[in-house]
Amino acid sequence: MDRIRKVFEHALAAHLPGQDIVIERPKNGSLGDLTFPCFHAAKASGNSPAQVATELASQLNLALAIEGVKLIAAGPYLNLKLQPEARAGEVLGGLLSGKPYGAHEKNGQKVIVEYSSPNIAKLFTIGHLRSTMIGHNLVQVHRFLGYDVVRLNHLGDWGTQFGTLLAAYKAWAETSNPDLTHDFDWAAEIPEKRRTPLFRLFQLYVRFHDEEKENPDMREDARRWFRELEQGSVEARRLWKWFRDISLTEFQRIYDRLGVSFDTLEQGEAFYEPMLGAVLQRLSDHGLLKEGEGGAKIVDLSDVGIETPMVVQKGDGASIYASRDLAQVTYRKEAYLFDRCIYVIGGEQILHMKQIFACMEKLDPWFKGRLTHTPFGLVRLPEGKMSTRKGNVIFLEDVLDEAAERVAAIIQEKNPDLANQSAVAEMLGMGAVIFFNAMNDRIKPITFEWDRVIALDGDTGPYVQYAHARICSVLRKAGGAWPAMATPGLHDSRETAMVPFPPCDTPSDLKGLDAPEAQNLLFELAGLPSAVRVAREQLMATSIARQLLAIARSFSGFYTNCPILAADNAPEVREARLALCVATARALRQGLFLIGIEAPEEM
RNA sequence: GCACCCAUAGCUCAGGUGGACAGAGCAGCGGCCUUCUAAGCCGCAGGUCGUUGGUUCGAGUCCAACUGGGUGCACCA
Repeated sequence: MDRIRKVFEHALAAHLPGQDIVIERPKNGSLGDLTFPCFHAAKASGNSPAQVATELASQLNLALAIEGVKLIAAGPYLNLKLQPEARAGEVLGGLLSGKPYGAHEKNGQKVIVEYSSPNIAKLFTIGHLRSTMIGHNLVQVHRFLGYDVVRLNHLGDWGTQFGTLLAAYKAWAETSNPDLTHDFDWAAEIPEKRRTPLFRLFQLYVRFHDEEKENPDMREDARRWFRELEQGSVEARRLWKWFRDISLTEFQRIYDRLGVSFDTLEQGEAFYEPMLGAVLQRLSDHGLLKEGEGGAKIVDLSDVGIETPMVVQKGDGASIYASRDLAQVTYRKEAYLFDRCIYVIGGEQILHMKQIFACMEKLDPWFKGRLTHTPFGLVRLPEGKMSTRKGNVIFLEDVLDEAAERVAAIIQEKNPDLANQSAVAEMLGMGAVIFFNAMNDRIKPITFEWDRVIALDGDTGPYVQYAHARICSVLRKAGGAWPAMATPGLHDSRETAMVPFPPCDTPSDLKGLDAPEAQNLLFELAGLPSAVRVAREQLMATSIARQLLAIARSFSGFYTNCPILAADNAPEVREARLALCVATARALRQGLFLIGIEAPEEM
């Protein structure tokens, strides 16, 4: 369809010199495949939009000269409409060729995506799902569209919070539970699967904050430990590394379930610690470093409209996250020479990111336009904000477990003979959770409710996965080479974002796809590439998720109204419909893959 | 107090650069398993797009004010 779009665009440009040609996709496939709204052209010519549309239709129909394509003036719109068989040929050709549908050639641009970035010694909550999956979606979409992508996880493995952990460990665990392998008194009611060293570390952290309220002096203890850490105390460093290892082991388990990975985990906050001196020196050299209240070092950004000064060093001389972020941006330019660096970080840090970006642009104009903060809305509970410290949180792993368990129960009920039940349950459970995240505008806050996040029918991941499984079932029954046509070969798809399918001939006779349900499905399939482009522009996968729903929904219509394997089907009808099934399965699998979801062949 | 974000059907949400009658799902009601998986399909019902102005040939979409909710505002990240 991109080919036709280009021809259409050139023809319009030739007739409307000097005008911006904006070709859109009609909301409804029955109107046409592409449309040119004539409002602007009408303004330029002084005629009414409807008149312009009519004139263009008569003039361009000859010029286009593509078989099966008609231009129809519909009021102020000039609609390009393919005849059913031409539409089928066009869409199937694109999906069956074996080239990734809608993918772009390498464009030589390098994009860094920073995402997930959990804090060490805390458990993943449902909130972490947002950054992790939005980032992963951006990684996949950018790769698909030809960018080189660097995947970074800015681990929160430094800072005062580490002082807190060290102080708490020293106070309550070092003598009684030095290796964090057995329960504390106050943890007796914790479920078995939770009794990990990381959870015990987390409990120490929570306890510290509880007791700190009674004893404000403890705060000083934590600060002192962080200073020790920064000054290279062997003891503090040893514990730091151990806490970090404990955390990464558990994070990895979650990343594996979500299908997310990174190019390195070595560039967390601590990584930049040795560079902090140079950063402060540079700020000072540029005359940006000022003395703030209580001996703190600050950068004043009021001249660029940011009234809150940025603290880059604390009054006690210890570092702070702002300086680590400045070091991080500086380092990334040197190490990667990126075209764009995207930060998937919650909306509550908008001010902080603005400060960092503004400061870096002052230091080096090279950064102008290259730094992007991609904020997202908080996950809240119906009763209010989640707080790790207060303990009213939803742990991500509980959500993932619950999702898989609910699916398993449904499999027991609906398809008890299914093979690989636990694997399929996992695939669908993750599909539900991940799709829910992708489906909604990232900027809007989410109120967490179990039944919505892990819903399994309606507009959900499993609905899309179900459409895919049904297609595979039909292809299996068709036999021959059909099932293989919808099955990707061996591939390390995580590194490419492309799902490789074998090339497949488009049947020569496509009359079997004349039915409106088949045509509607073709129209939705044609919409996938632009949905991927929109996803990149908007920096979220919402458009892809919605398009997959539209494809799955129209497939269901096709499936119920157009028998594929019926005995009385003419061979060419059967052939054409099977080809459409293959094309749909490929589009669904590729699209789901961009969102980070796997497509089951049976469920 | 100041700044930023959000407000669309009973509920949860879609509505790329303003444009064809505002679309889904859930919940509700009514149909459909002797044909390829009913995690599905079809139908009904449900909306003065928070309010009031403004820009425009045209506003859910842009601007202003207001209302309600969220977030942030120097030594946490």
